[in-house]
Amino acid sequence: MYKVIKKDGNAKRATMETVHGTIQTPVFMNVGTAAAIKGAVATTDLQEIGTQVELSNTYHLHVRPGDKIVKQMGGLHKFMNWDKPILTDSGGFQVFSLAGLRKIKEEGVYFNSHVDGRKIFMGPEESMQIQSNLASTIAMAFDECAPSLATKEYIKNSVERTTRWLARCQTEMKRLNGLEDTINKNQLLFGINQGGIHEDIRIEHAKVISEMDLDGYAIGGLAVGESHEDMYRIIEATAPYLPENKPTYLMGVGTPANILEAVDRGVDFFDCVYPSRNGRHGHVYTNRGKLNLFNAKYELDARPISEECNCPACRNYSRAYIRHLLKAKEMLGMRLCVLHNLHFYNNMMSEIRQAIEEERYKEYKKMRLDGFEQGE
RNA sequence: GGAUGGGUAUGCCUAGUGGCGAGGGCAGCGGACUGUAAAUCCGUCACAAAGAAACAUCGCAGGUUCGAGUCCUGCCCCAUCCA
Repeated sequence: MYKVIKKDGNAKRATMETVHGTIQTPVFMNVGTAAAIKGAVATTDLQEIGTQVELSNTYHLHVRPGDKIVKQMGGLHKFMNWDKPILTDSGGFQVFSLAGLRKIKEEGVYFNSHVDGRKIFMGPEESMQIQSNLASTIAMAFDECAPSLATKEYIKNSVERTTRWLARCQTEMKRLNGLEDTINKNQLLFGINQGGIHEDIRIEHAKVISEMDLDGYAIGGLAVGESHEDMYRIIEATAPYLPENKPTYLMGVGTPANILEAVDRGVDFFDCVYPSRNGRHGHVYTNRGKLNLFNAKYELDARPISEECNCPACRNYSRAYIRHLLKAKEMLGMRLCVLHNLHFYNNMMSEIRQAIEEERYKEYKKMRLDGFEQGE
């Protein structure tokens, strides 16, 4: 059950009740593709950094350890010891990211496993079955995330197929939720809007899927090669055609600035690998932009990553020490950076929620964006 | 003192047995990363240079050769072993 509590311009402050607890939006979901946030972050760390929703991946967990094993272990929540909401991505992104290892057909996608090359077929039904076995809180529809720079004709055909797949996802999810041995019989299903950078296709698709009474609506296929201007233009054009009484999820986005802009255009849910991947690579976020802790200039820097930050890294360690850990390839260096970055994102979302509640979102956004430009 | 094996660029390690303005790795320095095939990848890493111009460098000095990191001689240094 999704409920908007406040609107400030197009920015929405809402809650979403699930069987695993209430999600306060706008929210940034923390990406743990293979049922773990890369960088040695445990689910027992997530409380401290303010994580609300963990995100895992259908394709990757199907490949390893196998969704049937997860089901036998009691579902993803029990398996990874996390009792709050989990969203599983459907494998649709792997249609994009593993483009060299798959063939798309009407019935679904034939992958060659990136691990051992074995053939894996995943269509809408298979994706739903896997996600039902994983027993996530929210399942994503199986789509094709097409490169945004593909030809308009390709995008059009792809979107039409994604719509047909969505209907199959919905039917299969209803069936699975009704089965006796399904772990989460209240599993929610989000549909995904596609259409590259073509407003007409996006809007048409948004209208069609809005009729389908899904639990939420995602905008997918952005931040896959197009400019920021195109991305913002498409969000702005598409969001108004998605149901007001359902959450909007911008998949895979993005930078702190991207999120601030998208919230202002009505988006509720986000996820992105940036904070974790960048953290592993020593890039850390601050209110004044991003630092690369590998840089020699931090060798003797006794300050924390950010003076204003309350995360486990900033409360206890200097930039110089973390730089040393990173250079020495000590796992702790990555871990501290990832914890910091996720805390930074989660904390920014919390501030965003508060700013909307207080009807000063535009002001907050400007202050934030100006800050990122300042540099150290 | 003798024997054997070695000394390759800017710090370290290493490829190389007549066509070498010398390949690779580490370290260093910098960059990229958007529903994670990513603790990854890319660039740079002697000087000069975009020219049918220039002629640095393989421990040092000679020599053989059209041509030497590579073959020969001497020397220096390192390692191991023997006295």
